[in-house]
Amino acid sequence: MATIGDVAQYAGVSRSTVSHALSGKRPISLATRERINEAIAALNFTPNAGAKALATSKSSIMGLIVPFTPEEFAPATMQYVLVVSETARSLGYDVLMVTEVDGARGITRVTDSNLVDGVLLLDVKRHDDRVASVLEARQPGVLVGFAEGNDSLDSIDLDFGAAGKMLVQHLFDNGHRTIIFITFPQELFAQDVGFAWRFRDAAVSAADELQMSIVIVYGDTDPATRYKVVGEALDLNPTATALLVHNEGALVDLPMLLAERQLSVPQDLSVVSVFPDQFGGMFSLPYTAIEASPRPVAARAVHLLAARIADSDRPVVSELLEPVLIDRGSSRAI
Amino acid sequence: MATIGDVAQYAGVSRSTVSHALSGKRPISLATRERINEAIAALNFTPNAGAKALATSKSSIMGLIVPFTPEEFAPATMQYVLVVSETARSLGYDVLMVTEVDGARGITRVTDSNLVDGVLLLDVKRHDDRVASVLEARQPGVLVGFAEGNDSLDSIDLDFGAAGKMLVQHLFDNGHRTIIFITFPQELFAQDVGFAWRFRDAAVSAADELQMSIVIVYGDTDPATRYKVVGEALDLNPTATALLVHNEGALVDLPMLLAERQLSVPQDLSVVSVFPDQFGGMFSLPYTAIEASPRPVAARAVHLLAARIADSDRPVVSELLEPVLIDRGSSRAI
DNA sequence: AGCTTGTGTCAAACCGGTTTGATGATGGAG
DNA sequence: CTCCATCATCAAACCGGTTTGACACAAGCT
Repeated sequence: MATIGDVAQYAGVSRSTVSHALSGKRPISLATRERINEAIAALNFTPNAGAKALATSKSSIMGLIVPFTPEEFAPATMQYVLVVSETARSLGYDVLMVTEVDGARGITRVTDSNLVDGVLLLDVKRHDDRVASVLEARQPGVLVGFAEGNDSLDSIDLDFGAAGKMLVQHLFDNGHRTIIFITFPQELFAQDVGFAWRFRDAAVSAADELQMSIVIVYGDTDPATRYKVVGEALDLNPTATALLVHNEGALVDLPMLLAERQLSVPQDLSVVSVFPDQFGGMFSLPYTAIEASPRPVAARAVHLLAARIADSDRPVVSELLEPVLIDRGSSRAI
Repeated sequence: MATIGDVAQYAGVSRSTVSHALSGKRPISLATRERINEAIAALNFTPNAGAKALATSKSSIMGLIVPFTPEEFAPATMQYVLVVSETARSLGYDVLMVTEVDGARGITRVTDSNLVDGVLLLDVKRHDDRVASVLEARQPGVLVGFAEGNDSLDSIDLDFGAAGKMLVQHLFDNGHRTIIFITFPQELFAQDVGFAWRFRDAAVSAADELQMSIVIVYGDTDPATRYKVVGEALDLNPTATALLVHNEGALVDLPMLLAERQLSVPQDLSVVSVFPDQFGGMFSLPYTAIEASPRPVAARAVHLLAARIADSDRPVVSELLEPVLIDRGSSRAI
């Protein structure tokens, strides 16, 4: 492989001149620049990543810390990963997947060795030991999700609190007063998964404020049990006029569950939920929902990290992305 | 951050001695080794990845080339990614995601710069321009899937041909003579997606050999259309006694489609398919199926790549993983 | 005793970039 | 007509590891 020295020799200049031509950090005459470009093309020169990283202490790699949560819904995670990668590339970064079970150790590993310029933490929990690892590292980190007590790391997420409130309000506005709220398994709450808490608490308190009756149903990690649990909730609460679903698995079960009970949406029952349009498309889920696309969150997170890498002194931000309701007509006024 | 020089100084030895102690490439006295270890612990030393990569021309990073196929089913891809990452770690490698739309260029980018020690290509198509990129690169590559005419790169995949044949045979053995075969959209075939071709061709020719009647139904990328197409196939072929489904999306639709027609499995209709157990669990799909878990394929691919990186002269392998049928009782003898 | 072999260590070169200080040439301001 | 700033370039040092050749010393063999 051609090195910068080969290019310099071919072009008849010194190595530093080539470097300056490449980086633009010092003026280079047009003639020289052209000779250098010819040499680069002729020798098919590409800078060695390791050498560059060593010299600059920058690898142009972001570490993506994917949490090890078997319950996690794979399609959504994959979307995050893809958008992160795509956005990172557009900013000149590559993405290294860090998937070890012990996320905190994974962070230490890639930061101590200077493998990455910064880390992006997916699915941050309310108490998350990965945050401490980031704070100890020399490189910056950005959180997707919010850790309690953190005020020194940039954070971002969809505003699940506002989402919960908005959906409840939407049902209220349509005249619903008794609703069933299907959320994630208790395990997820026990694991401090932030978006589950934020959505649930906001939905419940909104319902309380509006004096609506709300039945909370926790899904189950086992799909068969989940199916049964949700079905029972439907049977036990015949007076409920609407369903608020925050659980992708239950959502996929829903058409079947409703068909079994000869319930049609929205004539017999209104349904509102939270899921990405793309996901709804994949499974034919024609429900009014908060658009929970990973795209804006992931893209913004990458931009925040890039900005933080470029300037460690910029003010810390904590952003809640405003939820957007897509009305697909599955909630009927009564 | 501490460098190897700091460690050497702290331990009162030369840098090369520390390096040798770390790599074990030269004998070091016990006393010295202990002093070095103390120094490493005291200074919290971690070798600089860039420096190591520069010195050794090895980054300990594998590039994972994820194809840009919007039709692709996200859960399966995520499983691949996770298993690849996990397996790579167990062999001392990290994984860099390469997701650019132009996969071939992505490969050139990460190999020319010596950013990766090798690449893993997911979902290789029968004619795949990424293969040429790998052949031009200095680093080795392993294909998941088979490219036509390739005999110099290690390849591996589940044996979809055998899978198709096995399922048809299974139905035949249970007495079925008229079956409906639901496969992927025509687009996927047009795009040369290997596993779709291999499964279809094997299934069809097995059916022909066994003198079974087989109706081929191509799914659609639009889920609503797919739903309709599959439903029509059911209505138009009332004499079919079994369904062979090779299409995850259609599979998820199936419970609903059958419920609408009051068909129960396996009393009224037998169903066999191909999907990972884990996926079936996620959506309650109690169908007899070829286990299509990404795990063995992905893990083996990573091992092959590691072996190839270690020894570029080892014989090229082309492995078809034997399919395993999991009988969940959804195919009834008639 | 002399020679070989093996053990343990060090100094120096090298990997391929970037960065800095120095230097000569050119041109505009005073 | 100086003087100084800017332009363009080069040599050398540096980033933090690994690798190689050399050397000192001890043990084993004849």
